[in-house]
Amino acid sequence: MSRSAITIIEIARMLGLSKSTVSRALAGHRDVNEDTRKKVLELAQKLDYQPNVVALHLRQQRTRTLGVIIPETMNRFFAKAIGGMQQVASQAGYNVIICQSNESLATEKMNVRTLLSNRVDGLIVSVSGETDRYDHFDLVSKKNIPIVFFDRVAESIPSSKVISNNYEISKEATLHLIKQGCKRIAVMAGPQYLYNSRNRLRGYIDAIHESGLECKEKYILQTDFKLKRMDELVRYLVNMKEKPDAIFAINDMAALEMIHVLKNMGYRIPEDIAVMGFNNEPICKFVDPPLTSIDHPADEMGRSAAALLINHLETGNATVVERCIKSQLIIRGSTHRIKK
Amino acid sequence: MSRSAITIIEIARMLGLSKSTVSRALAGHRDVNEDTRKKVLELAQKLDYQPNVVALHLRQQRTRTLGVIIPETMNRFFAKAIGGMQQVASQAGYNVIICQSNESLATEKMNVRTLLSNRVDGLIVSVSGETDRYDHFDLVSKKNIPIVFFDRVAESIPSSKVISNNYEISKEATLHLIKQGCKRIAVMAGPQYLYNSRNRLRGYIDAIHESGLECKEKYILQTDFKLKRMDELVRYLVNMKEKPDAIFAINDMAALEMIHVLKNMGYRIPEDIAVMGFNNEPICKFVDPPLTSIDHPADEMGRSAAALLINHLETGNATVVERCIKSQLIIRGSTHRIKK
DNA sequence: CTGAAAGCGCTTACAG
DNA sequence: CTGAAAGCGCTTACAG
Repeated sequence: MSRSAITIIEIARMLGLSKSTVSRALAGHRDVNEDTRKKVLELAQKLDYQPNVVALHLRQQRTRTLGVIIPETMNRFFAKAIGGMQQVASQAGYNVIICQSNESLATEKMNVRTLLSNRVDGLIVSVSGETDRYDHFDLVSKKNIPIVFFDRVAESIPSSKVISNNYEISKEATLHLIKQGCKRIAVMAGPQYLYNSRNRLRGYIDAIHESGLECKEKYILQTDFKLKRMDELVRYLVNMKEKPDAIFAINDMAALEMIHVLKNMGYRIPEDIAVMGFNNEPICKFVDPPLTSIDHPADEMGRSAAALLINHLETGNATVVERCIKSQLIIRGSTHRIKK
Repeated sequence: MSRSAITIIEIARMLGLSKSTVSRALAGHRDVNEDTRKKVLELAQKLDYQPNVVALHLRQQRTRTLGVIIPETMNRFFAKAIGGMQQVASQAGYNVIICQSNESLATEKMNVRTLLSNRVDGLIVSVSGETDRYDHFDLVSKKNIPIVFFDRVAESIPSSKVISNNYEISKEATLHLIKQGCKRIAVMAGPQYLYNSRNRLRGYIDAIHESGLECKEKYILQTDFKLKRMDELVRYLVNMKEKPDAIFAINDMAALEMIHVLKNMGYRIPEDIAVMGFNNEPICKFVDPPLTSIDHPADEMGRSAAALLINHLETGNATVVERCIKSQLIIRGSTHRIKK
């Protein structure tokens, strides 16, 4: 904040008015003399007056700022969601502060503190891969600051949520693999305290059962979102006695890395092993074979979350809403085993 | 900002002290009685007092907030750079507000206004793909708000910059292609009013000339960062009378899409056409053939930009610094034509 | 239609 | 060691 910034007081002084009048003229109140208004607006324009919103925020007890906590901006899903949020927010005259938890619970806790200290009007949150309890959000609710969770939601907290149909889509994807003749489907399952990891796994299991196949523990791989040593994982899989004939990966990058490793080992995709991705990143179309994946309307989830939060803020209506945005299975060569 | 938030005044009232004393105790001034200090800190802890930083900012005439303007968070380079900035900023006790220009000059101008209105202490900027003049930054300099440009810098503005060695690395990459026996190298050149596009093209041209090859206009493709219709571009290239034997793409996604289209047309990579990417995204390693690319330490550039800006803010030293962070050519199969 | 005053939550010279 | 007062820049009841 530079000393030299023009304030309402200077404009008042230069025009021989009170700051009240200047304030009113600038705010477009109608009970201001037409001439005075014009003079004020002209001078403000000429001096390139920009209101000090910090003062405004203190005065109004609100900051028109949304605090966002996500695991990582490097993750395309979240990057896209942020885009959607910012679009809705800026249209409604809100700012957005983004914090990254880097998949760490400790950092997420700090983020909450930082954002509260900055007096954001509300919070949009997708929890970290480590977050297995939610007491750090109690504080927020206690202060009557609305939260909207999206994607990785905190089920037990009574606040609005934007989710995708993880269970259904995961089931659909698994059924698709089964229909392609796969019988031994390995799945990379995320941390089971995470709402969507849990639902994804449920969808997988139900699909297996409904198809009369046997669900085997050994095909369920406990993983998280920070993957390394993918080659070891692949080696573990192909060294099994009953080697999988399909892999449902946790995300596209994992899928592509697996394909790479498998190809180098001499396996054919999808003939020997079919591979399913998750997130439908643009690259899926351009690899060989093209990667079957699941498309999420991340931007729409972001827009939806922001719109919900802003609605809570503007109307004061605290009714909890749960909105589900449908994902879509995009079938490509990496799982296409039956030629018609 | 909720009404119910605890203030310094309430603590003072509950303890029978003045708010001045509470403020001093909280701030850790030494001229406060040990007992009073303890009582204050304990109560603050118990009530979960969080200072209202909005008030603080107004009082201190600074917000400890850095404003960042980048083209897109969806772009991995910028996503990574942001990560670096936030890391340095939060360590130094600064917040970060991120705005996206979406490669639009008009939006970039709006971003500047928004951030100034929010009274950020300084700005970190990478200009949009449309930005061919810089008068919207004059205002900022006039208000004595420091700017640090990074990657896509505004050359004519006398402020600190963090750049990478675009010229050298682009020359090195082109020479590498020539050493592989390529003689007709097409290059996707970004908008020439952009500092780094210009330097990349210069590097390409100088490499061609120094190798005694002829630099032909038709191999220089005017493109921007928002590519579509890649298939048309490829068709244009392969229909040339003197068909290129190498393509230096504007980024990795463009390179991978080209490879995909070329393969479908029956061309072999790199034997018929070598392809060079730019940015070295993780996917480069996992595609077939693995993509040669250029690695930028985006996170280091982000860290460096934030550190420079914070240094300007804390020391008041306005000396302009230009820091160059070296990129690296990563050679992989997509350009490897000479087997040793 | 306009102005003086109060107040948002904080810090910091100035007294004592 | 502690408190009363002023002030950061703004808005808005309250008078006139």
